[in-house]
Formats: sequence, C-alpha cells, structure tokens
Amino acid sequence: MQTPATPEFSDLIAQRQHKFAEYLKRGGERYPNTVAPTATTAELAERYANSDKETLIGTPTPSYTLAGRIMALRLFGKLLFAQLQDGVGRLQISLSVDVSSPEVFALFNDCIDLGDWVAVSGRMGRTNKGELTLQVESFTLLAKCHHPLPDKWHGLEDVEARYRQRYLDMFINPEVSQVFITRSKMISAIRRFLDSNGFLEVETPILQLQAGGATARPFHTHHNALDLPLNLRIAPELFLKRLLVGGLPRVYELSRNFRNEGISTKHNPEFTMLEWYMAYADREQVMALMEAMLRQVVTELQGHAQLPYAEHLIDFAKPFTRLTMRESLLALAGFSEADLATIDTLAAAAKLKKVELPKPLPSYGELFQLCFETLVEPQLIQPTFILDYPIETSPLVRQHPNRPGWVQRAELYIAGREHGEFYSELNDPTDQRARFEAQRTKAQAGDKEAMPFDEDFLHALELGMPPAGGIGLGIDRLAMLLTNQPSIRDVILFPLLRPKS
RNA sequence: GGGCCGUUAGCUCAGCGGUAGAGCAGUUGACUCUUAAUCAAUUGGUCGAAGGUUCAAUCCCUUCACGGCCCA
Repeated sequence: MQTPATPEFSDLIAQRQHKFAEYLKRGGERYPNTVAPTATTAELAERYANSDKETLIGTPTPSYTLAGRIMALRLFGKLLFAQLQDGVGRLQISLSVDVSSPEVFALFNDCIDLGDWVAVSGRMGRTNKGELTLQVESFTLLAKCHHPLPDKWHGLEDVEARYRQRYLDMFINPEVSQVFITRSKMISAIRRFLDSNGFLEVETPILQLQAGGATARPFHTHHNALDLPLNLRIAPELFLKRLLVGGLPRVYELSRNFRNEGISTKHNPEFTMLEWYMAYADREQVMALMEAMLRQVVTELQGHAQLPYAEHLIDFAKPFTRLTMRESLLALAGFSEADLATIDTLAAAAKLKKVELPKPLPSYGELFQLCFETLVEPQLIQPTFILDYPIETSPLVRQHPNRPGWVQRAELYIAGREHGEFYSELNDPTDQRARFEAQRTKAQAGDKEAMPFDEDFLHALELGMPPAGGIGLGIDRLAMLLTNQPSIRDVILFPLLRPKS
C-alpha cells in the first residue's frame, strides 16, 4: 500500500493537500460536478429501518449514491467504517476489499480525510452488530477538506471560533444547524399565519433619508451618484403606515433593522423585526391576533403549546396575562398608590428599592418606565401584556382616551424579556406634528436617539390614514425562545464581531 | 463605557517562577464488524501581542488586541 504522507511530513494542511494530489495522481477528477446523489441518509435510514441483515443479503437493495462529508473513520486492515453526514442525517458506510476492490479500498484509505465531501455508491446492509450500513462499491471525492477538523468528541466549543466560522460550527455541531432550521420554520409559520389572515408582505426602503420609526442611533451611509447622505433603517414603521394611507389595509414586513448601539446577549447591530399594520383595528385586536399567532407558531413547531426555556416552562395555551404598567408596579414591585403619586414620591420609593436613578432626574413617565424595567420586567416569565405607556417614550402612538399623558401602547414580555410592541396607531396629523416637535426639542438638547422630524410622513397623514393597530415583534428573540438559546448570537448565523487582527 | 474571567499543539484542556504536558486528530505499524474501535510507536508549540521585574517568565506587573459573562 502506498503511503503518500511521510513521518517528517508534519504540517496538517500539507498532509491533506498531499493526499489530494495522490488522489488526482491515481486518476481522480479535481472538484467534479458530475455525480449526483440518488438518496439521502435520512431516506435510506427510514426505508430500511425494518429490514434485518438476512433480508438485505437475501434480496439485495438497489444501488444508491449518497453524498456528504466523512465525519468519522475506523479502519480494520482490509475493512473500514465511516460516518457520512449529508445535512439531513448521518449514515454509516463501509468499504472492504471484497465489496469494492483492493484498488478502490486503497484509494479511499490513502486519500480520504475527515471532512472530505464524497459521493459513495453501493447497496444497503447491516453489520454484525445490526447497524444499517451502505456497503460502498465505488466513490468519488467531490471536495477536499484542506483543514484539520476540531475534536471529534468535544467538537468546536470556543465561542469566538464558532461565531467567526459558523460554517464549521454548523457541520461539527449539528444541533447548531437545527437552531437555524427551527428559526427558518418559525419564519415560514409566521408568514403562513399572516398570509392566511389577509396580510400582504411588502418591502420598504432600508436606505432612508431620515431613520425614523423608533428611538435609536442609525448607521450612516452615502449614495455616490446622488451625493446623498443616507441612513440604514432602524424601523420600517413610517413607510408601512404610508402604505395604509395608500389604501393597503393589512401589511407586514420582516424587516432587517440596523441600530448603531452596543452588542449584548440581547442586542445585535442588525436584527430582524416583524411589523404589521392593520386598518380599523386597535391595540386590543392586534394583541389578540398576536396571541393567536404565537400560540399557532409554537404549536406548529413543536406539537404543543408548552415551551421549555432555560429553567422555565412557558405556556402559550393559557390566555396571556394583561396588566397596566401601573398595576404591575403595584402588584409586582411593591409600590403603594402614594409612591406613584408624584415624581418626588416615586423617586424616593424607587431609591429605597435600589433603582439606579439617572442624573438629572428624568420625567415622571420615564422614571415610571425605569422602575418597571428594573423591578417588574425580570418577573414576567409567562407571556404578559403590559398596557399603557407614558407619552414621552412613544411618539407615534395614539393617546389614551381617558388617561392624559399616557398612550395606547402595550408590550409583550416572555421569559423576562420584551418581545413585542402593540399600538393603537396615531393617525391625527396635528397630534403627530406636536409629537415630532417634542422629539425635535429633545434632539436639540443633545438626545442622539430622538426621532427625526419627518415632514413627508406628516404629509401622508394629512392625506388621511385610516385608524389602525400595529405591532412590532422581535424575530431574533422569538427564535431564542423557540430554540432555547441564551444569546441572540446563537440565533443569528453570522453575528457581528470585531475583526481579528 | 465599567467590573470580573479567558486566550498554551489542528481541537478539548492541564501546568502557574527553574528544559512545555495529556486526550483526541495526524503520521507509522498490526487488525474484516467498529460505534469516542483497540493495541504499539511517533510528529507537532513565537504558551494572544508588546514592554517591564528577575540570574531565570507560559507563570508576577503594565499596556494593547480579541472573546465570554454581568452591569450600564
């Protein structure tokens, strides 16, 4: 048997390249695209699940061609076993000098490394221990893996390496691929739900003159031909509402948004958000529709509505709890009515509860929200809608009819995290203009997150926008829930990292 | 931005002032039924980078880079 590698030939990459050269030297084709698989590992495993060894010997199966990566190799002189992984599963394959030929066996043994893409052809059998095995008669090297693979037992555990080389992470740690398959199915289920409820999926600009629709710092870019500074969108809201003005009654967008902010286990600079707008609906109706959608998506994906997440079991079957923010502070944070009376009593009570108060002290509404975020939010494990938000933090929402200073907004909390927002949308152009003015005042005072004044949006509102309810739902966070992942980076294929020097 | 932790062989990790270690992967040999195969031998290191302290630094100190967790 020829041995292409020699003991002094120690560089792992060079060894693999040497084996590839040897494969070509013995007549193999370089990166062929002439062999197509006729089956997958999953199909064969299912088809022959009940066939015993004798049956497979007595009535030989057709010859199948599988394609995939070699992920394990075990050699016994003139027989070898390998694991072939093809994206839908893994199947054992075997080569022996009897089934193929001494030449084919030697070619495989001398030239194939862990990680190589191969196409293998042969018939199904079972080993003495009963494992279903494709007995290879011939094979083709489809693509060489030029790098040594991570530890076969521990896999790739270095978090940084996993994010930087997701392609490697995915085939070394198959559960990672499963996360992204689940994410994809989740998005399909959401589309199906909305499409069947009369919504139209639309695409609105990512390049925007003014980044509106949320309070966040945008990324800046530039269009050369127009010599025009532009921003990447932070939210699609203002364009989707323009479509209501245009006459589309139900629209949604799965929107990649960009926010020039910090990175954490909950934030990635680019992230995906679902927004939908529904004419003639109010906050209550969009909340009810979201509840129905989440119940259906969770059930569709895992067969029932109870979702394990970290140490919790989250129940989507029960009606979601509804509390006003005020009620939640009284019930869950231990505030009294007197504490909530004025900004001073609230600040004093908050200080006692170890809420870190910013200086200078913010408005009553902002302080109220800060207390909520610090004291209540972590307790909201089961799906809970929190109703009514201070007007200062919600410049696009309809005012509450009988609570001055508050707006008809709700947020959905699950597992202690905010997952979505629900609005009775503001369609009064006069009120909207005043809200933009207030934001402009904030911006002039140095608030870099204040929403820009959008005159064209006001023009659209002045033409008349039907009353509407709208929602925003964090798709990445929902994916974290559905795949039981602790960090947003675990549900984003290629999270942003600093370049490695 | 702040605090804590990490960075040692391709991978997973020990070592923590005195010549750099293991398992897996790789290489060589044995082996026709393995399942993290086994047995024997063996290659492989700028110990993240740069300074400093020391007779001597992977180890102690400083700065920097990248990452993780927590906080903002």
